[in-house]
Parts: sequence; structure tokens; C-alpha cells
Amino acid sequence: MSGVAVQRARAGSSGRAKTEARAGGVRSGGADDAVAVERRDEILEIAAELFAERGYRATSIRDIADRAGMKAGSLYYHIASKEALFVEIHDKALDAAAARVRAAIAGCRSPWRRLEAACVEMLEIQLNPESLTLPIMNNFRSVPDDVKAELIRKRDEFETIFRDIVGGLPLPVSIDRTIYRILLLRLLNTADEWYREGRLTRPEIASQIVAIFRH
Amino acid sequence: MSGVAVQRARAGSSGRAKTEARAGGVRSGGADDAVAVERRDEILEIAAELFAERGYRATSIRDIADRAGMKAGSLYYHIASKEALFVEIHDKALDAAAARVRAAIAGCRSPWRRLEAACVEMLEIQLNPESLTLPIMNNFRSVPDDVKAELIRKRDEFETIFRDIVGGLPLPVSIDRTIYRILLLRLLNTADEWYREGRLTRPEIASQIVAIFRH
DNA sequence: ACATCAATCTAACAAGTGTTTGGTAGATAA
DNA sequence: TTATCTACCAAACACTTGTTAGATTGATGT
Repeated sequence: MSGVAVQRARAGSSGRAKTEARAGGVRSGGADDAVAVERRDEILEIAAELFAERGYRATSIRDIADRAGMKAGSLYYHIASKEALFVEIHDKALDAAAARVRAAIAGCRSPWRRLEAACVEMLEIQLNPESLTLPIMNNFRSVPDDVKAELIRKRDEFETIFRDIVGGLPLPVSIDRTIYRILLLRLLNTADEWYREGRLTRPEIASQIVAIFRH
Repeated sequence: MSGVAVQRARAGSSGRAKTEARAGGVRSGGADDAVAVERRDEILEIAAELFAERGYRATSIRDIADRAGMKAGSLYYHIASKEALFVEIHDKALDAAAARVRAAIAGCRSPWRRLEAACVEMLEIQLNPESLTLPIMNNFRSVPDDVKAELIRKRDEFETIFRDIVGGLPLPVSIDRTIYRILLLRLLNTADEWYREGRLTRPEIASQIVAIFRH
């Protein structure tokens, strides 16, 4: 505690806080800082991979820094905190996923075809650890409480897409559409946990899911 | 490392290792050590609750000790290590769950009734944080690799019950029974993550699941 | 009274956590 | 050349982690 106090005092006298100016994410850029932006995106992608692989808690700042080829402290030139990094990744991933799913179902007229297209795309997203669109839509248990609320809000927004899709299905009245959607989304969102490579392809899995959920 | 070596050597010279004699779990008991056994079971149950709530990694030895009303170091009189504690809980939980599900489907003649009874029981198990039968059948991501294999083995053994149940269902040939079972189990095992209190009762949820999975 | 023993405490250990500080090589701009 | 600014590093901070050693307390048995 005393150490912190000393540091604060010194920082006050010597001026400036370079880090904060950048870590917010808003670039007050010069001419071409394309390199800088790329570096930051690179870090986001690396962190996204690790979060997806090991979860939030099990991924340390030093893990991310290692993979990015730098020291832990240097990361804080690019990010504000581990929490902020995760929230940013999470939001971007959901936005990208929403765009992909919307594009995938755009051409489908029949409601069941729409569902199948959405399932295929969701499986593709969840099982391809190559882009920022990554399977981190769950694992909220390992996330601190203060961030959790915001994450859930964003996820609910994403799941609106599926409320529309399920709403258009000609289901028997005996089936509750809300729990139908919840169960379907749970399966798609956790695909990386139950999918076993080699048995069935992703489209085959999607058509199996639709076969089960179709009535 | 050097510290461990020193400690081992000293334990050898001064005799005895009280802790190890007990932590293994096998009691070389005196007359009535019912109190001691109860204390250990109490610890197991407390730890099981915390593991279920927060996951393996997010639950610290000190958390468990706090809830048990003692200090962290004292826990090691009862357990050998955090990993061993988790494995023991996991195994006991699966054994108890298997017994409960088997008992629940015992009286059912129709295959669909069997499925429904199994679903009801599984939801009861997953959503009642009161006994050692607790929702810790997943979350393997946060578990160290060396333990993971053993946990998966035990879980596969448990899931045999559902292979039999699904095997008895008169499903259309277009549906792959393996993925059917995987999807169903994934939903039941993660019920605590998607279940929202107040909307539907557990038996209602179970009948909805069967309504969706029935063909 | 004395020794034994279960059950706990205190206190530390090494390792790892997120984060901050002050410094610095190298490019860019005046 | 000199000054500025980006992107990093080295080193520490305070804190938490699982785990262990050794001392202590209270009950039990002789």
C-alpha cells in the first residue's frame, strides 16, 4: 500500500500518463498508423484465441504477452486492463457473429431452411478458431461479476436473431418457443465442448440438429 | 523444490506422517470416529458446492477452508491436495447421480417414459445444490490436464445409462443416435447454466425437452 | 499425573496474478 | 542536430495461489 502511494505521488509530479491516452481505444492518430492498429488487432486476436481455449481466468496477461512476443508490462501500452480487453473481444466477436449469421440466412425463404443455415453458420463460427469470431459466448462463470451484466446484455442482443428465426417456425403449440430457443442456442454456443472431430462434418451436424428440432 | 526435499527428509527421521495416513481417505479407525467422518463429509460437500458455483480454478483452498470454519493449512489434515479433493467429489457425484437415474427409470416400461423420467431426475440433480450430487460434470476446461483424462473416463461410464435409454427409443433412421445422445446430455448436464428460475418447473422443462426430442 | 492422538492454528514458502513505474532504442519531425 | 513520440523492456509492486512444517489445544486412555 505504501508503495502505491509513493508511485502515485511521483507520477503526479513528473506529469503525463501516456498509457491512458491510448488504452481507451480511440486513436488520436497521426498520418499512417496502420502498423499500430494492426499490432493492436493482432493482440486482440491472440487474446481471443487464448480466452477461447482456456477461459478468462486461466489465461494470464503473461500468456498473452508471450504469444504476442513481448513482456507482460508492455501489453498495457495497448490495453487498459485484462477486463477491458475481454469485454472488447467479446463485443467484437458477437457483432461479427451476428453479421455472419444474418448474411447466412438472408437468402433463405423457408423457415426451416433459415434455421438450418443459421445452425451451419453458428457451428462454423464456434468450431473455427481462426478469427476474432470465437466461442466465448459462455464461460461467464469464470468472469468477474461486475463485467458479467454487460456481457449478458450483449449476448441477449445477439440472440434476438434466433428469436426471430424460431418465431417463424411452424411448431406445434405444445412446444414452448422460449425454451426451444434456449436449448437450441445452448447447443450451438457450446459446440466446441461437445463436438468430436472426425465423426460428422459440420453441415451434417447442423442437419442432425435440425432433424431433431424439426416438427 | 529444495524445500520439499528438506521436508520429506525431516518427516522420515522424526517418524510419522499423520496427514498422509488420513488424507488417503481410508480410515484406520478407533472406536467411534463418526464425528471425524462427518467432518470430512462436511468438507466434501462444502467444496462440492463451491466447485459447482465457481468452477475448479476459481475456487481456492482458502475459500473452502473459510466456509468450513478453519484455516487453509488445516484442510490438509483432511485432504491430500486440491486435485485429489476434486477428483473424489467428482467420482462420488457421478456414482450418486447414476444410482438416482437408474432408480428413477426402474419402474418405467415405455421407452419415452423412461427418457422423461431420466430427464426429470437429471434436472433435479443439476438444479438442486443441496447434496453431493452436483453439477460438475463439465467445466473440464478449467481442470488441469493430468486429471482431465480420469474425469472423462468416469463421465463416459456414467453416460452409458443414456446410451441404453436412447438405444431403446423408436427413432427415425434419419437420426443419428450418437449425436442425439450427446446433444441431450449436453443440455441436461449444463442445465444450471441455462435454467432460469420461475418460468417453468423442472418437470415442465423435462417434458418440453422430451417434446422436442420425441419423434 | 502422564502420554497419546486427533484436529486445528500460525507462519511461512515459492510461484504466479494483474498492474505501474521509469527508462530507452529507434523512427520521425523541426 | 535536437526534440518528440511510439513501442517496447526491466523491475518492481501488492496480492493470491496451493502447500508444508511445527507448535498448540483439548480430549482420551492408562
